[in-house]
Amino acid sequence: MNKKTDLRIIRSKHSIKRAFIELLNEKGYEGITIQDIADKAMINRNTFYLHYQNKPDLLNASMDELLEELNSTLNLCSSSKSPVSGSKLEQLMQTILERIQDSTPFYKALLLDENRIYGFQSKMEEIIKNTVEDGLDNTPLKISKELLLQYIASTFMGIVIWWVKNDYSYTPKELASQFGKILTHGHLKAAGISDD
Amino acid sequence: MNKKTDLRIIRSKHSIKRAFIELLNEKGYEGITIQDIADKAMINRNTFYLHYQNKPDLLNASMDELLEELNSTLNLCSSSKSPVSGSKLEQLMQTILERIQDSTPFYKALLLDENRIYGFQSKMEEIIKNTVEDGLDNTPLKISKELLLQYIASTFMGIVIWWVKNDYSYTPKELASQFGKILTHGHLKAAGISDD
DNA sequence: ACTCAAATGTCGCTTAACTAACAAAAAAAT
DNA sequence: ATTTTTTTGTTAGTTAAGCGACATTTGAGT
Repeated sequence: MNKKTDLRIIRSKHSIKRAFIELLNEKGYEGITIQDIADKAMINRNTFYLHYQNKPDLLNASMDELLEELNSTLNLCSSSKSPVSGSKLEQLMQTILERIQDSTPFYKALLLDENRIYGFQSKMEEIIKNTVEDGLDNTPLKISKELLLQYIASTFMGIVIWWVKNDYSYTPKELASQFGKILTHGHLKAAGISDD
Repeated sequence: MNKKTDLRIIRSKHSIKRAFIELLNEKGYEGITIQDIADKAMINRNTFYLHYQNKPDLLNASMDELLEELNSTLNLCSSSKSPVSGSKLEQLMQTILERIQDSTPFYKALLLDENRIYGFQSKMEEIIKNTVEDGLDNTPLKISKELLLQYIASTFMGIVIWWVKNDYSYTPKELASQFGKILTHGHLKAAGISDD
């Protein structure tokens, strides 16, 4: 639709986001100043305000964009109308890990340690819950759906964070496979979901 | 002096050069179109013409800039007023190799194979000759100075090109050391220059 | 509590870079 | 050889981004 956005706008926004992510990894959100961003992005400080209201605005915009990418990737991948199962969740996990790997510096900055304050984690959890729920539609459950969703989402986040923190010690495929084994041998049966 | 060049100008020129070098490695000089450069640099084609007259102009400007950097580096390093000697030339070689390594993609594009047509090689030779000649001032020679300079420059270029072509098979220090050995055991004595 | 320095937002004014469209030159295709 | 397509330079008008300067706000240091 907006096929013809001015090149300068695209460039400026790109540079700002790139600079922002780099700075996040270098000095953490709080320590970043608008001038820092401007310097690293090679733009004038004023230009920043042409595109974002302030630092939190940039942070939110960046997070939302990143999560939107994740979300649409997940929607594509889980569009197959098969019911939820262990292998389905394993596939989901793999997709998420791959997506993260493609945007490493950003996830690293937002997921690790003290950075979790900014609500990124819970937004990401929400996405996972929704994705799983969509594939869960009319499956009869033996336990509370909300509880199950929360449980699954927590598991996902725990593994993801551990993985990022440990500098991708496994490939997405390997890790997802291990995750799948835990799932099928663990609580899934208890919930009445077939493990394949 | 020009402390305050407009940020946009700096950015544009940088992007153009970066894009140009990448394209040189991707498809070679002849195959590059101005639009290619504009696309990769994320600028409008018109902007290119605000900074360079045409493709050859950009090529020359880039080469001159690169060689100027090399030249000033060499002037700094060979400023020590010691007479020419094997170890001196070895040091010179090492400096050149290190300089090249810092600007790998550009040298790679300009020095290898068919690209040599553009006169980059001979310009670089010239710089080497001048540098060596400066350190040669009033040393009495037993053979023609011009011949000696041409010989040395050719040796340098031969080694450099071989090194770039073979993807930096040695470290600059190692290669320079081997070069030094060839020098001192070879033609230097014949020219009446002490080998230390 | 007070001071000074640094960072934030916002404002005109100027300029580089944008879009779009053009004719001429070069390459490719028929 | 001749049409078609691509690439080249160039122009005119518009817009994003530059610069400098300003009043506030915020934070550290004393």
